[in-house]
Formats: sequence, structure tokens, C-alpha cells
Amino acid sequence: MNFFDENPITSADKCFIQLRNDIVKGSIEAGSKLSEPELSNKLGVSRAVIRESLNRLEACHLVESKANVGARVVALTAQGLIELYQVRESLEGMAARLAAVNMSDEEIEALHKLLSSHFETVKSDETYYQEAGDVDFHYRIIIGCKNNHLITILIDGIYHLIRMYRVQLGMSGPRVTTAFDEHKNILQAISNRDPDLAEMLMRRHIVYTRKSLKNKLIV
Amino acid sequence: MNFFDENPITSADKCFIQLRNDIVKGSIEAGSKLSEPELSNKLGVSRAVIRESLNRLEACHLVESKANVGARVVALTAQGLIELYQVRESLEGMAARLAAVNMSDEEIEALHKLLSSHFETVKSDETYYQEAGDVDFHYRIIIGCKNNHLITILIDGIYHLIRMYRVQLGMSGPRVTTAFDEHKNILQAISNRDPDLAEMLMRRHIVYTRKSLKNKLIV
DNA sequence: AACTCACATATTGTCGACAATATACTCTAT
DNA sequence: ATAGAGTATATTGTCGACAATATGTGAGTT
Repeated sequence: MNFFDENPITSADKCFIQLRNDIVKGSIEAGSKLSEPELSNKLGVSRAVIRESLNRLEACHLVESKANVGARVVALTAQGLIELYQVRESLEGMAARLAAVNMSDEEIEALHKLLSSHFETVKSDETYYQEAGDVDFHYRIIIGCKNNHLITILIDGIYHLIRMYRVQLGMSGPRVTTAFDEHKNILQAISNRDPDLAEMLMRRHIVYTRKSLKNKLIV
Repeated sequence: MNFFDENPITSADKCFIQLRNDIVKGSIEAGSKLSEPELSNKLGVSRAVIRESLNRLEACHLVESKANVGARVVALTAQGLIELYQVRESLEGMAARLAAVNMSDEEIEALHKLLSSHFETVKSDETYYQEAGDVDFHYRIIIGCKNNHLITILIDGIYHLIRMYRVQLGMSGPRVTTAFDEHKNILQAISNRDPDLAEMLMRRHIVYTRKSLKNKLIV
């Protein structure tokens, strides 16, 4: 029997992750066409592998494809950003609600420590917080909700699209410290096992973020 | 130039729809293995087409697959049902909220008429309402929210899984008339352009439904 | 009898080729 | 010169075959 049950990573997995990173990062630019033969050459795999990767990318809303025409990277639009954040508000609000009930005391304790360490970093370096810290905080609450459907939809489904908007529109700025306080309050509600308040605060937090993004989107 | 821009349906599309129906209906039973060669023979298409269909079914959470092992139809569990309905509560609540703002007066008027016709049917035949009427009501509100992300996640993503639970666990019974009243109240809130109330009523409606399902699930 | 290891079988992963469809181009007619 | 039709090219959709991995079977050992 194998002790190390390491899950095997297929070519399609690697291609999918590679392409996903390139798209989020912008190396493959938003709205551009994804030619199967071209990618096949570039990545050194067969078209079958590329096609499977593209299907998965479509499932997480990073590409759109039409039959007999092909796949394109999604376009980043103001409307799309708003719609995405409305979905996020809804789902992460529910995640916070469930986390207030389902997170273990250990997880909550660990999250307190994470926020403390963020506080130290915030004072010295603003950028770190926005790029990794915020993501990490939300990530832990999503995991803490213990609802596998919700986790899948958020992490596999829309998380990377959110990252794509953040990376390519360059999120950072004056919201850093206020966002930090909002995180603190959300965690407090979860610590108090108050689902209603946790959901409300998370939704407000996301609405605020959306509004601040909207301002910057004079693209 | 073609006048009728009918979108071409590929073999993979047809297979996907066929398999989806069979899974929802239970012809392919929950939890069973989906063998690629077997399906390939049965449906008379190549494995490539089957594989693409299976990938799409995985994207709507109707099958789960492991690398080098294969795909299985999802199992229907009490826990899964609860998780699914929590997601539904969150997303359809948001849909109702947005519908209160974004639905056109014409759409609202049409929905009033739909409910009236349901009322007639409810009095004579209970089953119709639960199977088609309820679905149709929710469907129209989802479309009415005008948020394409939300629409995609609900319709393409989890709608059919909900149907699968409903069909295979046999939903019907004493909730018919109370559910009808709840629909009426939700629509009233939307008519009044009251997003907060619309969301709250929709969420309650779904929570009630979940609880009544949970009672029947002594499976 | 139960366990382990090796082998045989079946299934999934990947590939290259052909068919069907869409796109780009050229040539003609107005 | 422009619009349209027809052809040429390229891309996507589908297929069958081979390679890699997992599953099932049976012999051999304790």
C-alpha cells in the first residue's frame, strides 16, 4: 500500500494551471483569442490536452468559447466587475455566516494570530497586505464555512477571476487600513459566534471594496 | 448572410444534455461509475466527445472525477442537500434583491400573470405546481436579476443538481399552498421595488423548503 | 486461511490525422 | 471603388490508436 497518496498531476492539470496563471497575471491579455494549435505548440502538448484545459478555464469563467469558433480570454469590464462582486457579496456573506457556526476554536485562534501579524506588516508595507493578506483572510473564512459546495464555487469558481481583476486593475491604496479594521470586526463577530453580524459585516466589507474599485475603474 | 443564426449543436452538446437528463432523472443512478468506453458505445460517439461531456457535467457538480480513475455520478446525501440549499439561499436571495431593482415592469406584470395561472392549477392539481410552477417562478426571478454571472452560476451551475434532488427524492406534499403564498409575497416585494424585503423573503422561502425536505430525507 | 507479490486485463491519458465549419482572400460585376 | 460570391486557408470538432496508470486475478509463502 502506498503511504504517500500523492495525487497524480496530469498534463492537462499542468496546462490548466499554467494558462490560468498567465491569464490572471495578464501575460495572456484579456479579451485575446486562444488558438488551440498555437497553445499546443507553445506548451508542447497535444490539442486534446489544450482543449481540456480550455474547458476547465471556461468552467471558472476565465475564458468564453463558442462552438466552431474558439475560445477567448474574458474581457475585463466595469459591468463584469460589478456583477462579480455582487456574487461575491452573496456567497462570502454566507461563508462568514456559516464560519461563525462551523469554524473550530483553533481555526479562529489561528485567524486572530494571522490578523495580528498583518497588523505589523500593514504599518511598514502597504502592498503586502492587499495582495496576500486580504486574500488569505478571505480564504480562511471560506475554508472555515465547511460547506464544500460553497468552497468549490468560491475557490475553484470565481476566486481566480477576482484575482484577475485585482492584479490587472492594480488594486491598492487608501483602503488598506480601513479594510484591516473591517477584517478585525468580522473576526470578532465570528469569535462571538454571531452569524447574522458576521454575514452583515462581510457583505458590507465587500460592498465597500467594490465601490472603491469602481472609483478607480475609469478605464 | 444567414438569417437564422441558430447556434450549432455539436455532438458533445447533445451528449452532455442527454447524460445530464439521464442523471437528473435517475436513469443513470446516483453514485454509479461512468465508464468512458461504455458510454462511447452506448451513445455511438468517440471517447473524446464523452470526455468533454463528462468535464462539463463535472463543472455543474453532477459528476465527480479523479485522475486516472474516472468519473462517478454524485451521491445524494443529506449533508449535500443542506449544503446545496445554503448556496441556493445565498444566491437566489441576491437574485431576488437584484430583481427588485432590475426587472422591467413588463417582466413583473408577466410574473403576476404566471402566478395567477398557477393559482388556478394549484386548486385542481398539486403536482404540476411543484414540478414546473415552482421551478418556473424561481427561473424567472433569476433571469430578472440581469446579473450574468449569477444567472450562469445558478442556471448552468446548480439548477440541475437541485432538480436531481427534487426528482429523485420525490418532492411534493403539504408545502404546495404555503409555498404559493410565499411566492406571492416575494413578487409583491419585487413589485414594490423593495430589494431588502425581496431578498429576505426569498431566503426564508428557501430555508422553509430545505427544512421540509430535510424532514422527508430519512433515507 | 490470509497475506503479498507479480502478472494480466481494463480504463484513463495523450497523441496525430481526418472531417466539418468558420474566416480570409480574390475575383467579378455594378 | 465597393459589394458580393466563390474559393482557399486555417481553425475547430471528431475519431481511432497507442501509452500510462489502475484494477482484478492467481500463484506462492507463512
